[in-house]
Amino acid sequence: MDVGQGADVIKALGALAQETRLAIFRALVVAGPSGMSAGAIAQALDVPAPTLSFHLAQLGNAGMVQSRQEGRFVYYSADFDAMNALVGFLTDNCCGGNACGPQAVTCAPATAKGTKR
Amino acid sequence: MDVGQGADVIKALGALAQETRLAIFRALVVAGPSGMSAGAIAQALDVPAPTLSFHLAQLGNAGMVQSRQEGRFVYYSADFDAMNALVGFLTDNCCGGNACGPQAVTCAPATAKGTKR
DNA sequence: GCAACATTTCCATATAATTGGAAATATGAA
DNA sequence: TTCATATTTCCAATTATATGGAAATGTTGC
Repeated sequence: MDVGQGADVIKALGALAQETRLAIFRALVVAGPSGMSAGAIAQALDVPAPTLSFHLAQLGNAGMVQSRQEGRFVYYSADFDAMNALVGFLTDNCCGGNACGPQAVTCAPATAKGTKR
Repeated sequence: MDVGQGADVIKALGALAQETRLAIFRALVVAGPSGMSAGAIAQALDVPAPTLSFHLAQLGNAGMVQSRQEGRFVYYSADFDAMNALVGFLTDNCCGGNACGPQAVTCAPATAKGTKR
């Protein structure tokens, strides 16, 4: 069965549909584009390293987070474009394809955080 | 661990994070408030009755669909308020609590659909 | 090289989700 | 009541997900 973009949406939804992963993603959203190192996430959420690694891999596979290596650390950051796409899909679907109000929903890092991008 | 509203969000995300269930929900959104009978959904999506019943129960438990009995038929309909709440949560979280554009996202049934039953 | 730390992979285990046939239940019609 | 249809529940098999200790891999500084 061809699910088209639906397949990506299902992966994104599935990635966020888990307590630890949703907490990780929320922390990364708060952290902004600079992200957090794996260790910082583990400490903040009190998650064992292997478990965290597993969930970060899930989020990465779903395209919800990006990672970059910096020295010994691996920094993870929320993929705001992917989140935009997800919210856009849900908005379109919940509205049956019709605009149901100002639909210019745009997701971006929290303002007044570090300004790098 | 107290996850607060997060628990409901996780249930909602999990309900939609499955190919068949997402297809069901999308069909119900298109159908509008009058919804579709279980049999009509089964026929439209070519899903065996027990499998459909299972998925409808999942969606119902997550608060994403409502049901009403009408004669021998059970009509299911999308819960637009729940969808609104979900999109609202995601929008708030993807934006880190800051408005990131016109955030008046409102979900409603598709317009200009016949009120058939 | 070695030591110390950060992160991941390996692995076994436990738990949960998905599937659909068969049987049960419910409702309306004859 | 009896029949036909609609839907759900029961059940078992399969598959997928989640967990975390132990070990492996990578990275920096000495």
